[in-house]
Amino acid sequence: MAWQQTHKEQTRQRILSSAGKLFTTQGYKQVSIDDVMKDAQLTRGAFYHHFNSKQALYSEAIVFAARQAGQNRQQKSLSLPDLIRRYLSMEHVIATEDPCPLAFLISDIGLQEEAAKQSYGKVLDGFVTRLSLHSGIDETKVLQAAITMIGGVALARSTASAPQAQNILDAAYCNALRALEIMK
Amino acid sequence: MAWQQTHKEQTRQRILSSAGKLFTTQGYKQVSIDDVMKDAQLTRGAFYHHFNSKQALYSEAIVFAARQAGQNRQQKSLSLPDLIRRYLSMEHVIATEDPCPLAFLISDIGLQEEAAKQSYGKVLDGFVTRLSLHSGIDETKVLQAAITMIGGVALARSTASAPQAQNILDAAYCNALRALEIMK
Amino acid sequence: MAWQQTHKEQTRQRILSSAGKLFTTQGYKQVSIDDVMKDAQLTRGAFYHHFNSKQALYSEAIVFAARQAGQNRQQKSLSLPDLIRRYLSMEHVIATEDPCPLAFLISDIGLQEEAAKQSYGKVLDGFVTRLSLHSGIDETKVLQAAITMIGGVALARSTASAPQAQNILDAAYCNALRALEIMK
Amino acid sequence: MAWQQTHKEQTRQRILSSAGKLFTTQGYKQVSIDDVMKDAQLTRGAFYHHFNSKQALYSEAIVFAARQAGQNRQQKSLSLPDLIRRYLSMEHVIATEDPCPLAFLISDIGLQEEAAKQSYGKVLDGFVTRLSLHSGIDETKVLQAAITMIGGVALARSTASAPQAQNILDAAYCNALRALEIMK
DNA sequence: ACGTCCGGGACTACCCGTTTAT
DNA sequence: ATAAACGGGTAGTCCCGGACGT
Repeated sequence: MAWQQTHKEQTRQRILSSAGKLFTTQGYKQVSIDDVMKDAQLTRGAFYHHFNSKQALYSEAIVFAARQAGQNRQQKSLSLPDLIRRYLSMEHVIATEDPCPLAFLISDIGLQEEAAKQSYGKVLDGFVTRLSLHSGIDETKVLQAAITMIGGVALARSTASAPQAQNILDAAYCNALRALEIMK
Repeated sequence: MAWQQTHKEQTRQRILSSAGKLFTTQGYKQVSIDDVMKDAQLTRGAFYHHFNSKQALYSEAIVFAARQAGQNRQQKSLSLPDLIRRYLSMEHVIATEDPCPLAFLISDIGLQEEAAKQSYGKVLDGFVTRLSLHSGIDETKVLQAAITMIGGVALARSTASAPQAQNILDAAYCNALRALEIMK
Repeated sequence: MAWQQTHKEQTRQRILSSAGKLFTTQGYKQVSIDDVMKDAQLTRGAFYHHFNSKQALYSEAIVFAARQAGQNRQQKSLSLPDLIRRYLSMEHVIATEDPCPLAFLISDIGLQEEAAKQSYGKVLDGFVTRLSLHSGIDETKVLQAAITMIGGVALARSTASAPQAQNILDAAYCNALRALEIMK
Repeated sequence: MAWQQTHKEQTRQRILSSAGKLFTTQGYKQVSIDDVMKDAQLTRGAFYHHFNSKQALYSEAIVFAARQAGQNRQQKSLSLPDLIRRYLSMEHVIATEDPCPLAFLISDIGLQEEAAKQSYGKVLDGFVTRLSLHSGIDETKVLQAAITMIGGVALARSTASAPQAQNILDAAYCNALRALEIMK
């Protein structure tokens, strides 16, 4: 029945949304299926009707979270420098709403199965392509900027000192603009 | 003291060495104390004579692994571009011997206690300072290069496709040199 | 509901029954959750679906075991002196079936959390009240007898010599009757 | 050498004193050898030069603690009712200095090896004999009082409510005096 | 001997991904 | 689709043996 299929799909989306949020901010191991299902207001038993395993959920959740975060950024229709500035901000570093999984999960992925790595690779591709289309700058340069942006946020998240984190963000911002050959 | 003072210290170093290797390549959660002690050819019982907790071991192991990796790189007395090239190589990305914890643990740290973050911050400082001293380039530029290098290796580790990984490494190499204003 | 509503409750009762038996005869620390679950013919994994912690189980198990033991004694509808005689018997001292937790756990409780102490207090109240109702004697006197009975059994359990144990039980019996002002 | 033997004996006494205090208030399982040795200001390794096992220490510590507590009570040369009143007081129930192991360990003993039970039995004998000598009352009656006293303190320790505890102590006091045929 | 310290192995409460029975 | 059960895993604790120097 159509209604039922819609309902099941909605449930799936709710699980993915919860999983995306939790995995991105806490990493694969730190999040249990229980956590995800509780956040999605479902019981644990229902999980395996939608996904085959926790790893499968993780793979899909990365893509979902990236799309979510991407759409959110696009809606604001910022200029490229502003978009980069916002990406490389302390607000993003400590974000719990729609943070970028590329930065937050950068070394969580390497520990998971192949499928997760493939998802991550695709998300990265999409990230670069979208930036390129948005700015008209060729992908080679954009990739360089992307590495700096992602690395910058990830590094800023890893240090205990707020000034050091801000330093990193500033340096990354500067370097990203240079890579794109945009002068401030 | 009944035992040689050096004996306990040697044992401690052996544990740290094993821990550094395992944590760096597999992350905090994936490595059990059993794994570490087995690698150090000891049993669990001895662990708590040397460290108060797994977290304490982790904090120290990061510093240990970074020093190890740093010394290793220094011994080869490479030119700066060669050092960066080597850092941004597939060999490093898939390394099990003395990989750089800054890149390999970049988003593992954010999930741990404050002490680990502080260790990581200090290691990052040391990394930048050493590169600056070695090259005579000021720390601001070096930090930009460091972000690119660390981000590049971390990203390359996270993708399933070897060509994509190589692309990332090349882009990062190019960008790092530009940040340091070294022309190829 | 997919499962019979009674099924979970029955399982819970089975766990409580096993726990009551084991805790009463061996004390809190000596009994592991594994022991309890094995006795209940379940595996460890199921435990935390029924109880939040070992301490929570202990608190409930005390009450369960006391009720069990109480019902058992009541079914025999003995005269008060006979009931006391039976309570203060070597059979009870070495019993593994439905021994009185008040006597067997008397100094195990003080080492546990508040909830366990409260359970114990309630069980003691119930013990006194029931004896009072059964005999028509006021609670003040009954409490005196109860202290002697519980102390007598507990003391008898703590001595290595059977004659000494019997002496204690006899003395306690005598004293309990005097407290209740029943002449033999 | 004589000096050394004295020294060793003193060390032994210090261990026994610490063990007596800790075991009596916390029970066998809750106290580790480390705890005892730390309290005695020694390291764990020294322990096995003085005792063969934790159980052996426990057996001796009970006797030591009982002697300690007994001497303490005797020094005050109280009348018999006062002595009983003091034994059955809240101060004793919550005491950390020289509490009576007979009451505090009453159901800890049953879980230990035979040697501990024998020690406990002897301590109980000594307790009764001393009370009998002190008061001139025959041992049969004194044993009845002793059961009430020990049971009373033990029960009072096991309840969460202070009023209930005081009730128990009062009832036990009353009953003990009646057993000894002392009218207030 | 006597005390210090290191090492070993077993244990336990609690957690978690997954399967099975209903 | 629900929830009960399963079984493997993990950090931290503890008792004890033994190597080592004073």
